Amino acid sequence: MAAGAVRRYDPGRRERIVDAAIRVVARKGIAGLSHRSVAAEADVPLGSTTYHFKTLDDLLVAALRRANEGFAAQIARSPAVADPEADLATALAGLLGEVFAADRGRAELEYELYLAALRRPALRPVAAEWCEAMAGILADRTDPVTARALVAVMDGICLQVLLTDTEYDEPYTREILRRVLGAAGG
Amino acid sequence: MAAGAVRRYDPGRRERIVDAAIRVVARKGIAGLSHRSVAAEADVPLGSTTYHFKTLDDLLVAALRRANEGFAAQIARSPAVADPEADLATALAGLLGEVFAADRGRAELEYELYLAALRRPALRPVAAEWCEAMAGILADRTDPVTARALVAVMDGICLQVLLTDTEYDEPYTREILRRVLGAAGG
DNA sequence: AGGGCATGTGTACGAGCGTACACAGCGCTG
DNA sequence: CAGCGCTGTGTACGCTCGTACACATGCCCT
Repeated sequence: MAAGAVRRYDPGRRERIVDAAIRVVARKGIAGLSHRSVAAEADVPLGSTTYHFKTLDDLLVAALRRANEGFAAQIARSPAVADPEADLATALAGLLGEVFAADRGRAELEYELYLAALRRPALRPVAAEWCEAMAGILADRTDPVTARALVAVMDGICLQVLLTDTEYDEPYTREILRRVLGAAGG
Repeated sequence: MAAGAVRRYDPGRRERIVDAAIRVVARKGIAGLSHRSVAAEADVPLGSTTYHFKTLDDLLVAALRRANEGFAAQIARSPAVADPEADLATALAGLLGEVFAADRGRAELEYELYLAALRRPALRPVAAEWCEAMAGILADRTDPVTARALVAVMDGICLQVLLTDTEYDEPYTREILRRVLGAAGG
């Protein structure tokens, strides 16, 4: 073999494989994810993906974690959620509006990874971490029970938008979030 | 071939294939669904499944419809939901409690089919029908906006139970449903 | 009564998959 | 500075998959 083409000591290799996995899932869905498709997308040999991730579940765990980080960063960038003066229902409904307006495909991707936990026990701890992290942020503005409920409501609304191919309705979302918050005195 | 083993003019064939598909999804998930696995489960030849359902999406559409009918029957069997005297939040929270207590696997199955609409456009109309049907039933007790919100909340709560492997919390669910209903004057 | 056509059957093909494994490069440790 | 071991590579095997297709069967319409 031509030794020149050999790329050795690639420190970011593992991360690049995760990035490639996310792109593959975004384009073809989890059903289209395989060691081979990821290898092609990341431009690494097949053996490299199987070396770093023994099973596809391992790869999905890494991908879900990475996707969660991306969304968490978007929340952190939203001052309205953290600002105690701002109306929480408005802030959250607006945040979801941004998500859908900016890149519906990304929302689809992140929910696909998240929902995959339904059938893949390996992903459930990661999904649970995400819920708790989200609820933790919101609990600062209300209380733990209400925070958990807000997460559930946002999940449910997003899901219906994505599953039934309808438009995201921000005023409606704001109204429902307000109801859940309202009785809590938030 | 021995003509005796040939089974011809099997009127329930199509329905039996759908039943078999549901059992396969329940046992192995959608990822384990194939023309071959369904054929084996239904005890029909491979060609029979490809004849009745050209694509797996066709089969999934039929399976989702059937699963929806099953759940709809369970709702119809619940007098508390229809009874205008009963408290709706209590009735719905109790209904979900029954579902999880009776057969968590069935809930998993039905959500897996439902959520598959995220990546399979062919399923989206069926998922949308289901949402509308559910919202339609609940709208009789409240109003269309609240009904849609109740469906979203129940979806979100069920999802978190299934995705994070936690116990279903009926009093919590009742409380949240009450908040969503409360502000609507339901 | 007979032919058309929907239904049912069996087999074969090519593609893609996870997995395994033997070998190559190279830093790190002793 | 020698060799162990982690990282990376290439190839091959056996399996399952969707699809296609040629042929069998018997109801239904004329």
